[in-house]
Amino acid sequence: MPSNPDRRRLLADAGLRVLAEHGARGLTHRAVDAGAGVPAGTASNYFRSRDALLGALGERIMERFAPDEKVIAELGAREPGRDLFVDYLRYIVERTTRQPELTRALIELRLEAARRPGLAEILGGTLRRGYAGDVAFHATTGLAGGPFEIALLHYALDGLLLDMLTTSIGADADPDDVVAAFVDRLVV
Amino acid sequence: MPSNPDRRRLLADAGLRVLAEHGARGLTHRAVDAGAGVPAGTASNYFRSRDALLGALGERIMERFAPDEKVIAELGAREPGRDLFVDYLRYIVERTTRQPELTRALIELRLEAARRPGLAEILGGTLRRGYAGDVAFHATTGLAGGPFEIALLHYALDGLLLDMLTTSIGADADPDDVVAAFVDRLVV
DNA sequence: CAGAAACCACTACGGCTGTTGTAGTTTGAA
DNA sequence: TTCAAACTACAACAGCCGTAGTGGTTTCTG
Repeated sequence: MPSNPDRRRLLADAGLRVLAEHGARGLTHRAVDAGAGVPAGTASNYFRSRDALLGALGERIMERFAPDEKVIAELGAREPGRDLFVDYLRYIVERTTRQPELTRALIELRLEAARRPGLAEILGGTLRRGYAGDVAFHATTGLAGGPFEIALLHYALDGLLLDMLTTSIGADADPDDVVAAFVDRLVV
Repeated sequence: MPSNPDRRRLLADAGLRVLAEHGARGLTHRAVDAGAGVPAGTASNYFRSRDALLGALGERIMERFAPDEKVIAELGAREPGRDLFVDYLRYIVERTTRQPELTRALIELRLEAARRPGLAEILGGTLRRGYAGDVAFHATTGLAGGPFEIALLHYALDGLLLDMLTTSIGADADPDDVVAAFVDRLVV
């Protein structure tokens, strides 16, 4: 089991792409090889089992979702308040919908984790950390609301993303409007 | 391709169970046979291809999600207002979380539909109809809000369900409280 | 520079999958 | 009752899957 980090990352990213594009069913070692443009057998060398492959994707996807430090610094420098919070959430939605395949892969992984304790541990840890981080960030804005309100927002945003990225219920509301409504009504 | 409706339903229900329990990857003709307790090859006789099988699941799942006529009549007889609406939503959440495997299967199908136009048509139709129905029901309650607010609720509830049924973000809020908060803040 | 360790490309295998075909059996109409 | 149509059980095929193993090559270390 080689540990070359560059190749590992390359393979994991290809795996996420495959997972989003062809679903859990299409995620095979050989498909990852093809997607990464490496010789057949390479993914199998790095991730000796399917569990290992999924675990690696679960770890990698959170690195990929990590927000741009520069943007966070920029937002952190602004005046706390409602507008900042809306922009923060819009940044989340924008970042996730700009890479729809990544978000779709995350949903696939969350479903898969419901059946794989090992994956659940990896994914659950980072998801919880993300939620805790949002609670902390929100606290700095001085806005009303606490952990409960952030949870509401999380649920609401995830539902919106699910609708945007999969078969929609067909309400043609502007995502930006939806986000603004969530913030204004759920938190502020 | 036989058309025996009873057997068809039996097989589709088994398929939904398999889909929820083992994911898209585990959904095979033979697994459906085993789950339904019928001889190997039966599912293959009824659904000649994997596409046909998924399409049948997409149609069947909406029948399964159809609300109990009696409950709807009961709710319809009550005084319109906020409490009625909360109870209506709680009924939705209760009905979907009481059969978690069915809801999980729906999420799997929605993901799958993102890649299969045929399935998307089947699933999209019924999802849109469900949304339209909710808009119509809401109109009868005389509460504030319109289609936009119902869309917000739909997104929010789907997100809550996703969290409850897959790897959670770990905010330990009571689902009943969350539902009540969604209604009170998003609509009323 | 020499040797060992890590990495890489490739192969092999048993098992499962989608799909099709084909006999036997039941059902229902004439 | 008769006979065709529908249904059922079963088998077979090629192809892909996870996994493990094996030499050759590169890279690091002393």
